[in-house]
Amino acid sequence: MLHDAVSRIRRFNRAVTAEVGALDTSFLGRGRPLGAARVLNGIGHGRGDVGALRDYLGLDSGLLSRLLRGLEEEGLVVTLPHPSDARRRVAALTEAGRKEFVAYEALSNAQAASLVERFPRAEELLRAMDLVATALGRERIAIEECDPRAATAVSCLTAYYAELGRRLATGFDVALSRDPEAADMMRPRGAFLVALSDGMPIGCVGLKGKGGEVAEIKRLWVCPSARGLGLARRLMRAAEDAARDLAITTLQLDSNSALTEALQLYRRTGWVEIERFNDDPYPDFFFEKRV
Amino acid sequence: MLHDAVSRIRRFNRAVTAEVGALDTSFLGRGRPLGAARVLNGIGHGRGDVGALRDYLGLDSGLLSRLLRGLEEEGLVVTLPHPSDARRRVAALTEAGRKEFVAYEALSNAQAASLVERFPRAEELLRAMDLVATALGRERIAIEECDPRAATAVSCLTAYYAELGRRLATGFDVALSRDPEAADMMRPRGAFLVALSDGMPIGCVGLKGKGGEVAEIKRLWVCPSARGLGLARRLMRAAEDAARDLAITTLQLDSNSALTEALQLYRRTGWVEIERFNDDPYPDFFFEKRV
DNA sequence: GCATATGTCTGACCTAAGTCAGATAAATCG
DNA sequence: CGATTTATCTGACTTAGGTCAGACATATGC
Repeated sequence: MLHDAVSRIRRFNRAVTAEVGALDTSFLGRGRPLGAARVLNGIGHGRGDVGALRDYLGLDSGLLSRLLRGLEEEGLVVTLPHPSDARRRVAALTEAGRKEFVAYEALSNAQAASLVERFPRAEELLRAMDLVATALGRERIAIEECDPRAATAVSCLTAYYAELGRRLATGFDVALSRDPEAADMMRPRGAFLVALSDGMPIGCVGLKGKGGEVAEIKRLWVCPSARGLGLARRLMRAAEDAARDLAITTLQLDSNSALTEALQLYRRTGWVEIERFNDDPYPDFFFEKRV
Repeated sequence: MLHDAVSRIRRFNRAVTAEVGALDTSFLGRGRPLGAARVLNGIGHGRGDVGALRDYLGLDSGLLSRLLRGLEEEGLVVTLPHPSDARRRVAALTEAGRKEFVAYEALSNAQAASLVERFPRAEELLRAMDLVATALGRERIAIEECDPRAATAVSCLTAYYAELGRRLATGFDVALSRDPEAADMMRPRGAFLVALSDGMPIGCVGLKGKGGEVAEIKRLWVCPSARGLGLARRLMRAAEDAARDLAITTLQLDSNSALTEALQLYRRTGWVEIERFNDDPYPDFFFEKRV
């Protein structure tokens, strides 16, 4: 190793602090203190609920209140009582506020784009950034249910199919496989779960119901930068919880011998090998588990 | 790609801001504002000269002066006039100041260690952090002359030998090669240059003088995370500048056909192939350039 | 319906951080 | 030598950011 771990991390901290500081400085260019800009951005990103905004930004209630009043005086924000609980308030951007928000987004995007542009090995850099972000944000990975046709789900599935294509000796064509209907992977028949790290989808799993007490696990995938963190296990546990919730008692899945980590995971978490239960051309391993 | 580049970078920014913020918070635990802690750390890291400290921390002269006075009142720092210029002042840590400095270092090291500890794929993470730090700190890569036996030089050379061992079909044993004497790569005979990114050595090149007008380029190396940035070219240019400065008119070098990027660089920057000029077992390509 | 809990706001504070215009003293140039 | 430049310090000021106690209105449990 060139340098010990600690000094490498400290060098990283310095480099990154300088870069993030540059972004803050460019935000100041719009003539508003950073705090107000952050509030405006929070609202723009859908955190209109004052309480949610406070948690997200980690601000004192008095301080946030004052910042909101400032933005209201600027004509960028309006706050209204929450429709179902008049104690709570919801902030929303006005037309002018939306324009300001877009301007801040543009600054932020420009900074990101310039970073990629001035570094020749962009994809490698982005991959490294993903890995670091995942490592740092490990405690904040959330598993959520979503529609398997939603953008977050589709981005995972696309990566999943691409990886199968690379790893299976036969390649992989989703049209030849038994692609489940979206409705089978949604309540009340089944479920589709994605793992989100700070909003970015980094893994998924589908629970494909058949209407009865037996369901199938499909599409288990974890993005490369998040492997080795026990995320697949967490996703499987969440899928089993969903199955219990749907009164499903038996889970089945098929897999391929090229996917060694997956087979290892199944064997270690109570799955038992069973006879082939479909005529899909790709799988050559079949498992079952009672929940 | 899972997500577009911009949102990947923005996720990275958020993750890293939270981590750096955690370090700042732990620094506050020592009951001193962050500014004062940074000054103390700057002095501890050898930036005692008040002017240098101001540049390093980017502080206003009045503000730094006040922070220094505060640390003096705490008994952590003493400032003395510069020995050769009584206008300038030099700050130094007292015994108590050194203790505080060590405590801050320990906090910083603990944070770094805990990061590595809670992520199972530590070496991969560190490599990713190196790459990101190099990309972000690209404009701040400095080339400096140093003793080839100094720690910075040795860490580069060790990595260089290891890489030769991996890449040459024959392996590489430095004892069998014509290892230059350190004195040949130091003024007044030659020079040894290292590239430093925020203090971390990431590349080197040696200029081995023979006392006359001919000198040899040796040990050109760039660490993997910094490749593709044109650093080798910059190092070579710096070595040529040093050669001119030493009244050297002809440069020679030997290389191996396995080192394709290096050969390409030489051909593109005015080097011409010549006859073998030594009996070193490893090289099979020989170049010359007039400066 | 009343007591209590919850969510937000207001006023009165405080501190860290930074700016700027001189003051001061030492070095340097002609 | 005197004039100018350089390095640092001091005092007066500003701003951003944050804390805290209580006010106020609305919801919730009994």
